[in-house]
Amino acid sequence: MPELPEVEVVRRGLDRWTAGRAIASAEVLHPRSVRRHAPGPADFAGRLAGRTVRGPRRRGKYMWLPLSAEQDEAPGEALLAHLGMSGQLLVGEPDREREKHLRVRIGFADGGHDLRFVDQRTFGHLMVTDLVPDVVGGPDGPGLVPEPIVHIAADPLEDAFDPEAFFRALRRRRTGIKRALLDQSLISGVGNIYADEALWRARIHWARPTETMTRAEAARVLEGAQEVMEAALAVGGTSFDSLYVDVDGESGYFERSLDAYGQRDQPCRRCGTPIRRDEFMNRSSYSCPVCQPRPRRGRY
DNA sequence: ACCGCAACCTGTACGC
DNA sequence: TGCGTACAGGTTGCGG
Repeated sequence: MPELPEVEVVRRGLDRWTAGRAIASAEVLHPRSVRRHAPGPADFAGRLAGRTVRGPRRRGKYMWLPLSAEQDEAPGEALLAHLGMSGQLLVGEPDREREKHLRVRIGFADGGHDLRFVDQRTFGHLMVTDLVPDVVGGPDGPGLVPEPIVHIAADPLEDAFDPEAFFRALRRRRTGIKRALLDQSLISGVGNIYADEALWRARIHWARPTETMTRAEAARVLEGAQEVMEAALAVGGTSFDSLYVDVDGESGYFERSLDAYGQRDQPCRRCGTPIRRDEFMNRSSYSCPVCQPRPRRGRY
């Protein structure tokens, strides 16, 4: 379940079930799921055994579990996770049946609920990596982030997010607004669903050139993204099917509240015009032809 | 340096 | 029933 609200739902579940517990062992059942862990699956498992899991953190669509220090090493390491298109982190009784797409299993020393990474399409991944000072910083100073995600921008729901910096970066770009929203080095956490929803709320077409965006329009898009992601988070995220579930396997309810994404031919909730689906980067883009008029010179 | 596209996977839905 | 095609919530790496 892969955009910011869905990842945050999972992060909260991990906080409840795994924080403070000691890992007994990790088992990698599919090497592709740890392909970004350069030293390989055996090293991945070896680094986890015996470590205690601290409170989980998140930036955009990435989340990580800081690990207790091995010796005096500072600032330490973390288990980093990205769910990709179909990844799930599930918590449950250790002796329950193995899921068909179980990729990594992590057992705890207390013998209680285990943590499983299940991923049908294997676009997601796990890795153990160093924590480094955050380049973004925030009100509490620079925090620590996993080294592989230092290039990921702050997400619009975190304190470190700087709307003015986002606007300046937007104006420097030469692309369409939706491409920019999906670029995780500009703004993180937004994917295909919430990009369409944010643009519908802001009444801006997806092909609008970034260099012509006004400060007020950029603010509308940002507010749209913040509001729609907060609303989705409040009801457990968006789940079209059982692939997108929280750590207990439960689906979210935001699908019912989508105004644009997946609403082809449905009447726009503002003006009644049927929602249009366009091809976009080998994917889809949904918009209202009246509320979100196409710009004269759009940028794909 | 930036932009756009192909590639990486498995599964489901649908038309014929 | 079977086969082919289209599509699915993401990111990286490469060519231009």
